[in-house]
Amino acid sequence: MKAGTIIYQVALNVPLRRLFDYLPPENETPLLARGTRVLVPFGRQTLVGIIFGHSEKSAFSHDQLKAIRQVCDPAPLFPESLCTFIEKTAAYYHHPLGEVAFSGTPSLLREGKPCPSLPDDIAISTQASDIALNEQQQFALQAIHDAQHSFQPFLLEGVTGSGKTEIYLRAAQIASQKNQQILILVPEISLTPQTQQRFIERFGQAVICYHSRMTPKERFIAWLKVKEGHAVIVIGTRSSIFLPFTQLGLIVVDEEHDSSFKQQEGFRYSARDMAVLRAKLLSCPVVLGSATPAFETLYNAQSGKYQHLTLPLRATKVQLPTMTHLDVRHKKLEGGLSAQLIQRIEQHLKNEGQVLLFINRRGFAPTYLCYSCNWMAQCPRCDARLTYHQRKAALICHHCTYQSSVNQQCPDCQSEDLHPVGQGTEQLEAVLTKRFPEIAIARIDSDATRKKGSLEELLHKAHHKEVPLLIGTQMLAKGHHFPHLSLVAIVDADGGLFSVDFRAVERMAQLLIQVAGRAGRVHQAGEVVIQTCFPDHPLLKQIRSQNYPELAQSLLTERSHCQLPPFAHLALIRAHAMTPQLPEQLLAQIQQSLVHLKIEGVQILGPVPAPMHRRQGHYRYQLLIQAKERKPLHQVLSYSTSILEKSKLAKRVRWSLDVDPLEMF
DNA sequence: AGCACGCCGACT
DNA sequence: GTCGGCGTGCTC
Ligand SMILES: [Zn+2]
Ligand SMILES: [Zn+2]
Repeated sequence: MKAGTIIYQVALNVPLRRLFDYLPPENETPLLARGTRVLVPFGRQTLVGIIFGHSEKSAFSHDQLKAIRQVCDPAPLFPESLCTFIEKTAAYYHHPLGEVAFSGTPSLLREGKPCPSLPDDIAISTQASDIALNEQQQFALQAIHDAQHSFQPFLLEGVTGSGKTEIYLRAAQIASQKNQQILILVPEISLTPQTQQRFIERFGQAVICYHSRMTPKERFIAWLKVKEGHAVIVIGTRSSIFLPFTQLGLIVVDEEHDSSFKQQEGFRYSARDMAVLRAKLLSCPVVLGSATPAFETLYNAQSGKYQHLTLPLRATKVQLPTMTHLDVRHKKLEGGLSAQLIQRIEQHLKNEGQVLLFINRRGFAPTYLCYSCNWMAQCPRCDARLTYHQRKAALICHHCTYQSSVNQQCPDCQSEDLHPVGQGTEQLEAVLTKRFPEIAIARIDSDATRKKGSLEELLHKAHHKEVPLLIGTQMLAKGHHFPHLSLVAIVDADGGLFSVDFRAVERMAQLLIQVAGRAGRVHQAGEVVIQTCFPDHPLLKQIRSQNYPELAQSLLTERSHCQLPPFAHLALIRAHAMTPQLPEQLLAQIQQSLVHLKIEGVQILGPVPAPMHRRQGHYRYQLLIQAKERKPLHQVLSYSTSILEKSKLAKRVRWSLDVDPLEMF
C-alpha cells in the first residue's frame, strides 16, 4: 500500500455487518469528513453511502479498491454526534451499521437526491404561559432545569390531566432560550394537528413535525431544518430519534410505555431506549412521561437510574372515575353486551352523556363456525381463524392478505348451519344501531379509518360530542381525550388475563387505566364498567382500585421471581421459511454452537416454533436468549451473527434479531 | 439486499 | 433448443 493514500470507510444500505473501503474520488479533494454522503460503485450497481471513517490502510490491496464516484453534498450531511449515535445503536442491536444509518432518513436522501434549498430561518417566538404551575409541577420542572447539560433520565409519572404537557412546554422553553433544540417523541397515533398546534401557539414557526405520513419532499425539508437548526422544537414519531440534531438539549418521550416506540420489523429498535442512549451521549436530560409507565422504566426509577417525578393531582379539577365490573357468567348476552350494560348505556345517553365502548377486535366476529360439525373458517396460509366481516361480506385473515367469500355451506359436512361466533366492533355497531336507532354512532377502528383524514374527522366529531356513542379498538384508547365522555365500557376484559405472553397483563393494565382516564368530565365523575367472567381475578381487583403503582409493584414482584424482564434481559433470534425444516435446523445449529461456547450467565431456550407457527405461508421458529447481565447477552449475539453471516443454510432462511423483544410473535 | 452465474427440468 | 426456477457466491 502506497503511503499517504487515504482510504474511506463507507456505510451502505445493505444487510452486511461491515463498512466498505474506497479510494478518494478521481478529482482530488480535501479530506472528506465523517458524515459525508457519497455515491460509490458496488458490484454492478451504484449506491449511496455515508463516510464513517478513514484510514491509511485496508485489508484489501490497492487494485481491489474502487474509488468514490461522487461526493453528493458540499458539507457532511450527518453531524458527528449522529454518527456516533448510529454506531452505538448498531452495536446495541447487532444490526448492520449501514441499515441503521439510513433507517430514519428521508427516502430522497437515501436515493442520493440533492438537498432542496430551505426557506429563510424564522426566529423562535416564544409566547409566555399564563398557566400557574402547582407545587409538584414546579418541583418537576426545577429538577429537569437543574439537570440541563448533564445526563439525567427522568420518569415523569402523572395521570391524564395532571399537567405533564405543560411541563414539557416549560422545559422546552428553558432549553430553547439556551439555543438548544428539543425533541418530543410521541406515539404514532397522537401526532395530530392539534398536538402540533399546541406547540406552535407557544413557540411559533420553529416547531416542526416529523412522521411517516409526510410526503418525501416534506420529510427531506424537515430533516434539513433539524440539521441547520431552523427547527428548534421537533415533535415526531419513532424514527425522529435518528434526526440530525446539532444542538439537542432535551428529549421528551411522551406516553413512553406505548408499544409504537418499538419498531416491529426489520431493524427492531426502541426509540424510547435509544432516546436514553442519545441523551447519555450528549449529556442532556431525557424525560419519560406516562400515567402508566412501562415496568422497565419503573424498575429503572426504583433502582435510582432514573429520577422519579410524580404529579399526583389532576391539575384540572376532574374527579377520578368510578370503576365497577359486571359479572357476565351465565348471563344472556346480546352481541356480547349484557342487559345491565345496555341499561347503563341507555341511562348515560338519557342524561346527555357520551359513551365509549372499547373492544379490541375489529370486524363482526373473530370466528365463523359450523354448528353441526364444529368446522371453523381457517386461513390457508396462517395458523389463524378468519374474521367474519359483515359489511365486506368476506372472511378475512388479520395476519396476512388472504380473503375469501363467506361460505354458505360447510365444506366438511355440507350443513348450512354456519354462524359468526364472538364479537367485534362491527357487531357492536350493528347491535347498538338496532337498540338505539335515534343515536348517532361512530365506529373507530382501522377499517373505518382507512382513508386519509377520516380518523381526524371521526375524532373531531367525537371530541365535540356530535356522536354520543363511540365504539373503538386500541386506536381510541390511546389517541385522544374526549371532554364529554361519561361512560367507558370494556366489553371483554378476559383476553389479557390468561395469555401466554408474560407482558399481556402489563399491557392490559396500562390499557384499562388509560381508557379509564378518558372518562370523566369537568363537573361530573365518569364511570367505567368492565364486563368479565372472572370478577374475582386479583388483577381486575387491582385495576378497579386504579392504583397503578401498587398494581405494577405486585406484578414486578412476580417478574422477579421468574427472572423475567426487567430483572433479566432477553433477545430473540427469529427464523422463517416456506418449509419448517430449514429454520428449525438453522436455529438448532446456532443453539448447538452456543452450548459448546459455554458462556457464563446465559440461558439458551429453543429452538421452538413461534406462538403462531405458520404465518403468510412461512413456518416460524425462534431461539430465546436470556441473561441476567447485558455483557454475556452481547457475546452470544455477536457470536450468533458471525455464524449466521457465514452459514449457507442462513441464505435460504429469513432470519432476524430482536434485542429486548416486546412481543414473542 | 441485489445481481449474476450455472445447472437442470419442462415446455413451444 | 431455450426459458425460468433455485442454489450459490460476491459486493470494498
Ligand atoms: Zn360442518
Ligand atoms: Zn393469513
